[in-house]
Amino acid sequence: MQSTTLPDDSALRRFIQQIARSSGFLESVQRPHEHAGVRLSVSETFALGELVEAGALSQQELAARLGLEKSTVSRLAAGMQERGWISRERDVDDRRLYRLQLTPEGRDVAERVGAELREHHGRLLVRLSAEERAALTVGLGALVRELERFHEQHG
Amino acid sequence: MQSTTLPDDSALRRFIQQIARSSGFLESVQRPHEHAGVRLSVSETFALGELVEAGALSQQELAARLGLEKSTVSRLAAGMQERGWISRERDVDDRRLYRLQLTPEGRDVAERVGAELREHHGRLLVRLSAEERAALTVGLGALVRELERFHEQHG
DNA sequence: CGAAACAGTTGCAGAGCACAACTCTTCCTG
DNA sequence: CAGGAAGAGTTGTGCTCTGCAACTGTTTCG
Repeated sequence: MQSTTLPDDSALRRFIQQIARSSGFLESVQRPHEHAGVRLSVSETFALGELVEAGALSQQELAARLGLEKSTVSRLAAGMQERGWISRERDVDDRRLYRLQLTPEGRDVAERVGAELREHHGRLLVRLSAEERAALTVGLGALVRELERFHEQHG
Repeated sequence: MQSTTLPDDSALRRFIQQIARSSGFLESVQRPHEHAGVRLSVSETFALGELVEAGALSQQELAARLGLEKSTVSRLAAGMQERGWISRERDVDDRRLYRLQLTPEGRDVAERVGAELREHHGRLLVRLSAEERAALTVGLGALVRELERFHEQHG
């Protein structure tokens, strides 16, 4: 029973629960959601973020980043191409894989959706005291660092 | 453009993305997940938590807490009763509504699932420094406080 | 040159959800 | 106090997102 030596996670648990509850996470995963005047699914939202960050990705790489199966990503990418958000060109050096890239329109959508999320989060953060915000930055930063390390090792 | 006056949310955004990605959130929302030897959906996990916290709830109240439609919760509750996790008795004073309550077995499942989550979170938290953990507690605590206030007002 | 490995596609089936129309109970109003 | 509105819950239906398995086409390696 090593659990007795582990730190208290009540704040983290409550936060995850609140996040999932608020902004209708359980609902919005299933139903496409409206963001910045654009209808998109949660996976599409994350995919836009990954492509902004990475520039160009294969479908396998995108699948790994999203934690989804390659067939799911295949359909996801097809849909995003259909809407004109990404270009899908075969890699010149290895024609098995695609190079997924945001089109100018996709970049625009990603930017607007990102702005709306920033706005949404900002409205929440602004209600915290300066000390609380500073603590949040430190604490969440550390948590993200460890999550990324964990993800690196196990995925 | 009030967004320029809003605080930076990059840590929060990255965290939400990591949380959703890691532990296969996008996947696990659709596919039932194994926790503590029990197969349950994300909604069932949250429902157990709500019932532990609240004691007894009507389906409408549970629906509000989970952010789900009443018909969805109707089926959700039916399934949990089927598995012997909750009792569903009509309220004596108002026979329109149910009183959903955990059975001893449901309480046991909730406890085991909760313990596994604590364990899981603890393994992550233990990698942070004491200062980072303290900061996380302060920051997340404040965020949960505001999320609950927000939820109170708008839902 | 043939087999194994890899990226992506498609057929399929299942889970989870919302919406709308329904029943039953309670409350309110004239 | 009767009738209709309001509220809780149920059921039928359809959609979206997803994984799995079997497939094609490309590359790599023995």
